[in-house]
Amino acid sequence: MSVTVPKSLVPDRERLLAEIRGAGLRATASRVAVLRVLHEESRPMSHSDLIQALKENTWDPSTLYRNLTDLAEVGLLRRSEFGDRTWRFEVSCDHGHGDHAAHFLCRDCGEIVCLPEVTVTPSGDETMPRAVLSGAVEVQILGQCDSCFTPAA
Amino acid sequence: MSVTVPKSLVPDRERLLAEIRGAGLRATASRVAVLRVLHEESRPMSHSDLIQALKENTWDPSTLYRNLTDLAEVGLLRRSEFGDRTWRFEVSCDHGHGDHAAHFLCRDCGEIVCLPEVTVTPSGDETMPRAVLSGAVEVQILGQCDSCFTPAA
DNA sequence: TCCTTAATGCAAGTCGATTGCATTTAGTTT
DNA sequence: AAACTAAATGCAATCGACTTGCATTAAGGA
Repeated sequence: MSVTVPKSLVPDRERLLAEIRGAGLRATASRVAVLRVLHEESRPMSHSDLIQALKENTWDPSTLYRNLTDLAEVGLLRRSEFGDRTWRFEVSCDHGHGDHAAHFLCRDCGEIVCLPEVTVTPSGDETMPRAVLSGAVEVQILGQCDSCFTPAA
Repeated sequence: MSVTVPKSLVPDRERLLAEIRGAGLRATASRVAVLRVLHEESRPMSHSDLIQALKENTWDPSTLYRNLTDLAEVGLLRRSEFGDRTWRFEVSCDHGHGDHAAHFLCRDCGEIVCLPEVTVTPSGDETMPRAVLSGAVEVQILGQCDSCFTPAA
């Protein structure tokens, strides 16, 4: 039982170049490769994930790191931290949740699941930051994933 | 416009000793001090926050680290990470939210606000981890706090 | 008071992230 | 197409939060 990931959704080289240049950055080889991998994988990836995925090439780790932070800075990537002191990056427009990202993080195994959509309803109203009320936020939900859940262990 | 924090809510020395011993740990001077500070401050504090708060004393940084992790391990403290790759600790029973902690984190200034209560409503139902559905989770909401919000900057 | 074991102090080490700077290159400009 | 200039890279060093090993100290029961 496997799911076929539609590779066709990954932008071709020209599209990637346009994305990067459109954001005001020079379309270097490593940046294109980084962006392509993140489009292909479609999941939050760490710096070392990237190095692993691109180990064929000889780019310096710090270069890949700067590629990630640069692409995140111009909005092409989303940069998040999920409780293991490691930045993860993913293509911003994935998952359909634009500025409204939601992830579930398993405290035990560290698995990260992209949640389709969640509605956060504050009850204490006035003290709530404006951003929460307007929904311009990122939501992280931490708990135990189903795999790690053992009833009456 | 300032809020007076009722210091009387901070347990006295005897109570702190009992808390620590009741959890199965030896009530050393540094542990008592750490727990007292966290009771007084009543907000998530990092290791360096603690060092700062206790700089009068001469405890080794690693000792304070171990104090924090030990107290968290036995459940007296909650240990969380808020997107800046730094563990923060706070007294578990504070804020009234037991296992149902909710915090708002400002992406710009790093301020952490304890939210009174939020309800997370998932829309995509089946794919949702059980923990989310049952509410046995910790919620972190990341965005821009009111102070950092500048309309049409 | 003694004694066992947990806890501390000190130093070294880990690991992801970050920076300084000389060199290279992408994308102009001539 | 050659020249140019700011941006990007490679390399090495650094930072900061966290962790660990081990000899020494001290908490709390016998």
